[in-house]
Amino acid sequence: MRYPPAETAAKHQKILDAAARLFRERGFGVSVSEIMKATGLTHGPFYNHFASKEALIAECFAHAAGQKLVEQAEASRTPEGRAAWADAYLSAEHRDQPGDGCLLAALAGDAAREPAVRPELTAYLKETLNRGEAVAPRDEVLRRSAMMVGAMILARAVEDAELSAELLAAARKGVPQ
Amino acid sequence: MRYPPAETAAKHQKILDAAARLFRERGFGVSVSEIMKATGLTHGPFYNHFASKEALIAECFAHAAGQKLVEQAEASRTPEGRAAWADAYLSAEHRDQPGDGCLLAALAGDAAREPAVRPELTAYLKETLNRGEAVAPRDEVLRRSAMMVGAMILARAVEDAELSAELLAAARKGVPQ
DNA sequence: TGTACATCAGTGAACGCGCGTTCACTGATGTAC
DNA sequence: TGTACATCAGTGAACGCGCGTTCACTGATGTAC
Repeated sequence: MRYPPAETAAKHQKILDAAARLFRERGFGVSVSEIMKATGLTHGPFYNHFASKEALIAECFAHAAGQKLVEQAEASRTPEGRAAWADAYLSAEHRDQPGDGCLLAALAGDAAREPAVRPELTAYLKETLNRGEAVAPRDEVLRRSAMMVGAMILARAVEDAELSAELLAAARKGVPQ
Repeated sequence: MRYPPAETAAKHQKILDAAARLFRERGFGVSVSEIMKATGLTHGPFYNHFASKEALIAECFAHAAGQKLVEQAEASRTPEGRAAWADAYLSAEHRDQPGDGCLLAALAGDAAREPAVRPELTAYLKETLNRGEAVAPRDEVLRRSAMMVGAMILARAVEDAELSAELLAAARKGVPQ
């Protein structure tokens, strides 16, 4: 059945959104069927929208990275905005809801083994680092970024709630803003 | 065919070693067949040694963690040893050979989605942090650990060789030892 | 010490399952006249 | 403006494949007498 072009484009976006959420929640192992089910479709028409699962992974990362860069731009205008952004990043909410959280904390571990996503991830990290250089020396920005991403990954991996909170709190103290 | 008990125990260790290397190199998705092939056996007898793949994941992480803790104990005796350990951790060699490298940098990203490994990972991180407290305040140890793990994960994820080296170098400057 | 038998770590075929991907078909939408 | 037809995003069954796991069988080792 043929659909109006606007509807088709909207479905394309819905697939990207669903994939971006599910990949962050459960990694790139999430099946095409599951992603399509989350958009309310069967798995068949996936290949009307994307050449392969690999192509989806790349496009979906770029899609989510674009959204994140807009959020970052808005947050980084004032010192208060930057402090609030660091608070939110190192919060229990962010830890417990990876689905709409940081792409690096959720997927950098998988990225080394998933070639499709590496160029997009690299570009995204570079833009994030460039933005940071407006308020701190580059070396400091590199260390803070690594610390924040590392703290979130460890806080999610660890089973001990106290240690998890301690990791986030310690990292927060390491970001002066 | 029945084998001498010593040989059976040796094969058990070989499976654990092969799994620890392959999991770090390519994640928990590595198949049982592939692990057994790496030990020179067919996949059948895997279940003579382990109840399930999940059980292997848990036992193999604990096995590798034990080895790492011995390495850490030896390295952390002197200031020179600690500096050399930080150099080695944040080296290109470590980045490019995850197979016998840090368990956290290689597997913490997957751990949030792999329940079997979380208790072992938590115990390993706690012991590593405790050791660090001998030479620095706990908050500082938490931050440095997060930074080192995060820097290695990002250095492995990124496609740009220069940025990858820059991440490791910046992190190294953040560890004063 | 020698013999008969139980043990059990191997082999390798087979299982059910879910994966990514393909394809014949459907039918409302957009287009040509 | 009305009709005939091409388009193409859907449906859902089917494909080949590799996965984790099982199992009947093998035969050297360890044990009982």
